[in-house]
Amino acid sequence: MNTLSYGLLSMLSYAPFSGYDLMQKIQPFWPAKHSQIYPLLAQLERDGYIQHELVVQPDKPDKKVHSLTDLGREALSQWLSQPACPPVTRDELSLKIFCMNEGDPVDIQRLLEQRVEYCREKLVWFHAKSELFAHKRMDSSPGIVLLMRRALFSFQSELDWAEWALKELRGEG
Amino acid sequence: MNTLSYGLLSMLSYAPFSGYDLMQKIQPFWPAKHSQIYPLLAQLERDGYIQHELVVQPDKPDKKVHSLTDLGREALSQWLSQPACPPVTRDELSLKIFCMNEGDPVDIQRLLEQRVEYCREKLVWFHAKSELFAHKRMDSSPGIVLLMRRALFSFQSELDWAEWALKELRGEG
DNA sequence: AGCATCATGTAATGAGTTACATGATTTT
DNA sequence: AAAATCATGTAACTCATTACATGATGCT
Repeated sequence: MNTLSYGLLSMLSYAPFSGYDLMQKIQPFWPAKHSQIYPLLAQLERDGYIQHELVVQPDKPDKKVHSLTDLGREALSQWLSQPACPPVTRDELSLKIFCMNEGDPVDIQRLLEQRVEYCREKLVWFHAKSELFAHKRMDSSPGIVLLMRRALFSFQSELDWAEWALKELRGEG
Repeated sequence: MNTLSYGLLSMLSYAPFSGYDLMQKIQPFWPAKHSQIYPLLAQLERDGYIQHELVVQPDKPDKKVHSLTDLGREALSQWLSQPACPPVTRDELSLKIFCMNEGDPVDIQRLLEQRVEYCREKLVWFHAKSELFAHKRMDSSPGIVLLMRRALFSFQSELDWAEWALKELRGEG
């Protein structure tokens, strides 16, 4: 079973969800399209890790609500006890900065400004989410709190770096 | 042409390299195995972006040393002027932390300790590289300096987070 | 003697994205 | 009238990893 499959089980450890819900919830941690998720859910069910119930909705399309079986829960906690694979990041910006001698310096500055903007948007989003959890007493679990904090740390450090890099390029270092 | 192809051109903008060299150099920025790189190099040559020279080595196996053509250089600077795709990160640890209710709390602590160790190793490596560049006047370019600094920022923030998370879990928050 | 490094490739499989396909409801 | 959201699926394609294949040199 691959990591995305375990990721889906992870989401389902909180509550039963539809494939559509799962797709949206898993995005921040493990990007995946619905075309990848639906077949995996079918497979997980064939293998006995999850089961589903058809929920008829009058206003919206019917949906399949998936939930963990005992076997699924077992598989999850077994997976948790294994070491995690090292993280993989692929960022086109790194490659572009690597060969920045080759092009117009203005291009690189624009790329960094775009990254600054990107990080600011992410930070706004995660701050908003954090406050939702803090004030309105949403279904925040210890895990989600840790992950929120980490996202804030990581986008802040990327932002700091990008702003520092822009200063360097403008000769203000 | 895909991002990895441009990545290879980026590396070659510094100097001619063998496929084997390219594989090692591109790892930190865009992980790729040799089985992916060799076919792409052949394709880049077919399309006129690079050319190669066979270098016979008495002690080691012969190698193909690839270099940019004018067309390749053109393609590179055109690519540099386009906005970069948003970065993609996939980290199994995030998924495991997400569902940490499900398993033994000791498992999660162990995972975080392993991540702390991982970040420390990376930091040591990047600090060593930085000093090499600073003191021995290696072939450091402005791009590499920016990327080094960024790696230091990013692993430090991940380290800080992981240590904070461990304190939280041990109830020292 | 066995393993690591250097060096290049192909084949098979797995993972991930884009496109194809459908259809109701709600918002702009 | 057009676009977005909810909802599920399949097909085609690209991207990435693992395995297969070979072979010299140098280190332990």
